[in-house]
Amino acid sequence: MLDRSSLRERPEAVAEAIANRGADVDLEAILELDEQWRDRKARGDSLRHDRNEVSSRIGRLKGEGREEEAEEAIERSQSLKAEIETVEREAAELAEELEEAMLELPQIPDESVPVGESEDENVERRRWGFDDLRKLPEEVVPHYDLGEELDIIDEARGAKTSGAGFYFMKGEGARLEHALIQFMLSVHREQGYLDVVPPVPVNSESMRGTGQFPKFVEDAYRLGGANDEPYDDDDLWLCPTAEVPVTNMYADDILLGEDLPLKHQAYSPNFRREAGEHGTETRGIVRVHQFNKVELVNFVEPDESYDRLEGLLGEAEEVLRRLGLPYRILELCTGDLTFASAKTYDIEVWAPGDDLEDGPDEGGRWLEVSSASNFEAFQARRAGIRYRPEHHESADYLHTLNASGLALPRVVVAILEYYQNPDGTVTVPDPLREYMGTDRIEGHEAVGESALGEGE
RNA sequence: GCCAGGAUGGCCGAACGGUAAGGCGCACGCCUGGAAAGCGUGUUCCCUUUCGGGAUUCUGGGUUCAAAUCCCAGUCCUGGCGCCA
Repeated sequence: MLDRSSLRERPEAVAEAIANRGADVDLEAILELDEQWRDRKARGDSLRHDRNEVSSRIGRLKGEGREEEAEEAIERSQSLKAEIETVEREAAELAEELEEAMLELPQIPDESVPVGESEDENVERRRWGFDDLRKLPEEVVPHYDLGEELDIIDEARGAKTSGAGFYFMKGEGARLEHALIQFMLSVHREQGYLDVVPPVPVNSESMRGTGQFPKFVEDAYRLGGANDEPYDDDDLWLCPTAEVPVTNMYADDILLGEDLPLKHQAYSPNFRREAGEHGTETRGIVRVHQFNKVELVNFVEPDESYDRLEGLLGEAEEVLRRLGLPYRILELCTGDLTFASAKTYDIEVWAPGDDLEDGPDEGGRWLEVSSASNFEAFQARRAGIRYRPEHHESADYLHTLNASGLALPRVVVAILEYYQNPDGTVTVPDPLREYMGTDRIEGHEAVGESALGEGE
């Protein structure tokens, strides 16, 4: 949420920022609402002032036994009461409308963010790992085919038990997943992160705090009730990213200056309906409804958030570097920023299995495995997360940042494709071997009748 | 799930229905040769250029001229009982 007073002070700047995002917001209407609200608020305050004076006079008169005068004052107080009720009802309605409108206003991009309309105008900052590529098979088998051959990814049975977009990891696939989780957590632990296991259901209030709600209800899985039915603050939803529970851990809290920067990492499952994405990525585990992820969340002092963003990006990248997976860094343009973000870097790993048009010259495709974002005070204001710089100073909103460190299925895809050998096995990247207990994924025999008669 | 008790500023903690004591911590100032002590001021949000005003005793309703205080509903915490991976 934006700060209302800065909205009043420089509406042109806000309007321009919103236009750069390609967002459609009636700023004029919001300013008008604010104006009206302030008017009612001032009138209500002054009426209340009058009533407070009358009230204390009643107390005094009663004390002195001057009943008649007290009676008169009581009548005056009653008529004030009625007036206050009217004015304040109006004020409350306006305030609510204003609040709703403010919740739909997107974050203002940082001035360093390149202006652009869509993801096509994101700016590539650098690549890593392409100078010294591993020798790949002639034909890299895409992860979904390889996963099926090795019987380590089972999409068919996932669809059967839960629906399209859900899948089983089996055998070395499951072990690879476990190994990656342990490995990532330990990398980030070295970087000063505190491990957190968050609750998976989160309430509507939390979803609003981080900016998922009210605009993106359709992307969430609701527990009980249909998504398009009205919801209450305490209705529950499946966690779409650990950013939600972990950031909201400190909702309505006041942290101390010496607590910051606070760095938490959380491994959790993530659930996304991917509304409007049906028909894309039907095969494989690139876009699914449930996936695991290690999430990095930072709480910092406002002055430090942009330095921290660079640091956070480095911390997330470290995972890919140690795994030896080639990747690139993009700086998102204004039109591609998410709702709450003021500046975002994407980390895209190279998956050589499927040749896509917008992939690198070496072939294959890019897969987004992390977005490192600075939300400035946008989430903090919505969720009420403040800090006290010095013990005697008043509390102020802090800045929040987060990045995936990293999203697991896409890293699995990159490993299965980039570390693939000509014989159809997959070499386990060095740092994962201690967690996997093996240096090679060889797969296993599938079970069940459906495995027969494939005609080979 | 049942029963009982509770929720007041950064923390602790008072307040016959009459308009939120006091203490601690922290900061600044005064005092001091310097420090301690002492004294003073400040330490939630909103409106207001200023002056000032309003709100705020967990949340939401209600009673009343007036609610921290009384009533109703809810949330969370504590204790006891029950259940339980």
